[in-house]
Amino acid sequence: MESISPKERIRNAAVYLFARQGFAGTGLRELAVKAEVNLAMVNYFFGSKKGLLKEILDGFFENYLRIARKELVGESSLNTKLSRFINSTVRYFESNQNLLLVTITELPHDDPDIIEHKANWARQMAQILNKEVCEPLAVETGKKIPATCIGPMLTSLMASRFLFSPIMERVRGDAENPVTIESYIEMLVAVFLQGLLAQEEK
Amino acid sequence: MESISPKERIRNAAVYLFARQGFAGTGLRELAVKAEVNLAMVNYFFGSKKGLLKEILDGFFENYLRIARKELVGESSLNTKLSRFINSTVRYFESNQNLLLVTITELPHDDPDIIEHKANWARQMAQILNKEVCEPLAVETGKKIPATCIGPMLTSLMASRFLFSPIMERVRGDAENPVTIESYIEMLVAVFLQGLLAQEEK
DNA sequence: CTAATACTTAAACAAACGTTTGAATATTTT
DNA sequence: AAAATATTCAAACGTTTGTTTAAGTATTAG
Repeated sequence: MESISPKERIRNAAVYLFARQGFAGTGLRELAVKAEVNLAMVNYFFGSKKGLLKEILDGFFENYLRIARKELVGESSLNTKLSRFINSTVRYFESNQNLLLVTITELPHDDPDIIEHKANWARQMAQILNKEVCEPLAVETGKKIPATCIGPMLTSLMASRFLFSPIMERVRGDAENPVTIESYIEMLVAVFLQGLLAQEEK
Repeated sequence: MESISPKERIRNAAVYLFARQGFAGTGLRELAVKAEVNLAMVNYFFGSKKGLLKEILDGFFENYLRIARKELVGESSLNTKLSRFINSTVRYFESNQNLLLVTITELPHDDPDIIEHKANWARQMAQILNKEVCEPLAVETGKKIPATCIGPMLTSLMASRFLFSPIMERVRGDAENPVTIESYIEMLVAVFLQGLLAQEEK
């Protein structure tokens, strides 16, 4: 009997609801019902609603940063590094779509408590990108693109499928099928590394 | 004496506040104070808070679609079309950052009233992209990328600077300056069309 | 000038909000 | 078994929420 702890149930329900209704748009009572816990448990485990959001965001950034360290730091070629990074990240996004949506949609909001929290994570990511991608890129191709620019570009590009998926499902209708996650990754790697207009090599 | 009408003041204040606090996170009383109107005026002019959001989203999509039609439809080469489209769109995003943020952050939320509204706009955009970009692309390069995939990719890529700007300001600190909008556009065009790893041509 | 329409206002509505409390129940430690 | 700690619970706290109402003032049309 492997049951999920109440704290974990709250976290899961919050990610699910925040992704669909937003942080501010989700009430704690609705959340408590979904998580099958008493209303007061949220404040008991997480201190406040905002504390719950912080833990959720931390969970995302922790994993994202771990992937970046694993795939980008090392001796491989820039091409290999980026291909692997995109591959791992997109698969992580795929398995945690709700978590991704919560993070992305809460990104621009300017709650002072939250924004510095996010900036701390972003600083660490920028550091890795700068050393492992931007500097080699400048040497190899002459392109000088700061990490604070390439980071958002990469993340947004990889997240695009999931950010738009609730809408694109309706655009496609029941007839058309979405591209598989594998070919989505191939497309991303191809476009980002070789460009949209490069000839297909097969 | 060129003063702004109350209805317009409400719209402007709403875009400003929704971008910073989200739709659900902004109260109508706070909005009324910012817009310097009576509380009841919001419901008088827009019917409801959700009606206000719909009009705001419509404003964004209308312009975005107009740009797409202007820059993508025609006889020019795919390269020229996309360069111009990216150029115009990024400049539009730059002059309407708050409007962009509201649209992007509200994108994945699944309010039934709103989501079909957004899907209608997305369908029109997909139609243009399919005819003017995807089909020519398949002929020229062999790449078969559906519009429901390339649309989100393009939009996310162009919006990345603005979506992350509240955070990246803090990451950069006071010392480092952000890249100019002109070089940002150059970078986007270069990366998206020729790829990140292509040699710099200068 | 009168009538009709458009706009603006203060006040009130029920409902939902995040949080706190204090007692009750499990669980763990001594 | 007793003491200590951790969890769960129902109830209530004071605010704030979006919306409506009815009376008011400007503005425009006939």
